[in-house]
Amino acid sequence: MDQGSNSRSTKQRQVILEALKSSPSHPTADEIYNAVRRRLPRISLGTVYRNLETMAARGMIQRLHVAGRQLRFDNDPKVHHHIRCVKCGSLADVSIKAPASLRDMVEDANGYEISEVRLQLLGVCPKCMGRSVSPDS
Amino acid sequence: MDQGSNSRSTKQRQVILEALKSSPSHPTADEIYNAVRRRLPRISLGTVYRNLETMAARGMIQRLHVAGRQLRFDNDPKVHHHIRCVKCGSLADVSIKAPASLRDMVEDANGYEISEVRLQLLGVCPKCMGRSVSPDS
DNA sequence: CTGCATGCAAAGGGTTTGCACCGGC
DNA sequence: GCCGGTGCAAACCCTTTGCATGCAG
Repeated sequence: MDQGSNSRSTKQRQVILEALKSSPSHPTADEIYNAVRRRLPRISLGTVYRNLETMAARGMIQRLHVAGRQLRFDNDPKVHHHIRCVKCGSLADVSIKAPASLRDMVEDANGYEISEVRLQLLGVCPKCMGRSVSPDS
Repeated sequence: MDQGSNSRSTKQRQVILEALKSSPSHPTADEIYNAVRRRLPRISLGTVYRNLETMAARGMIQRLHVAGRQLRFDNDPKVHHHIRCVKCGSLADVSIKAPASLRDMVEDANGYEISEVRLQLLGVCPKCMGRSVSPDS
């Protein structure tokens, strides 16, 4: 979250960050690219990836490796949890936090020095209550 | 977990399954491919992928989408948790189970119908205690 | 024999990268 | 003017797929 140091503030970077911040969900690079293109028609997908990578490295945003092939980006750099709808694939934030006891249990049982506990939930979102599909895990 | 029905038992499938079962970790398709090639030098990577996919669809094994580009495969088809070493990237099983209360908390807070709670832990494994690296999340 | 499985190679999809030009500072 | 950023296109990596042949049942 230091923004400046030795980086420049380009129009592209600003628009990319705005697109990410105004996205309701956790968009893929491609979705961001398409949103940004509405304002900067000549931007390249490579630039989108490079800026997202740069901002993630600076701790301004984070890259999420959830199920599926594509990376997703989150404008909130803090560790928090997500739930994915098995029907529509949408990803949402989960506000609760994992009990601290989990960390201790795992440290004791596995001998690891735990740095992060992430919950990855799967379920059916309110919108999709109805059918019975199951994409991938 | 039904093995038979309308599938054939080929040498390739047997060896692939054995390679997965005897793997200490949760190997990638490529690692399985290389292990299997020691016994079946003419096997193709496509065959490895097809068989892993088939076995996953039958619930004999599972495909894991953990951080990183590559799929990983788990000889245990039951849902369980994993911890990844941020230094060496290895993936290990975690034996504890998530408190049932988590599910309820999330169902109440988000309106989803939760089907699965997966813990995704990050830390430093016993072997790697020492340096300070951090691959990706 | 039948038709699923295999080997090979090409296609696919997402992401990264090399390079010449551009434009913040 | 310097040096990081950009656009473009090609390269990359992993995974999937089309097709002719092989082999289990």
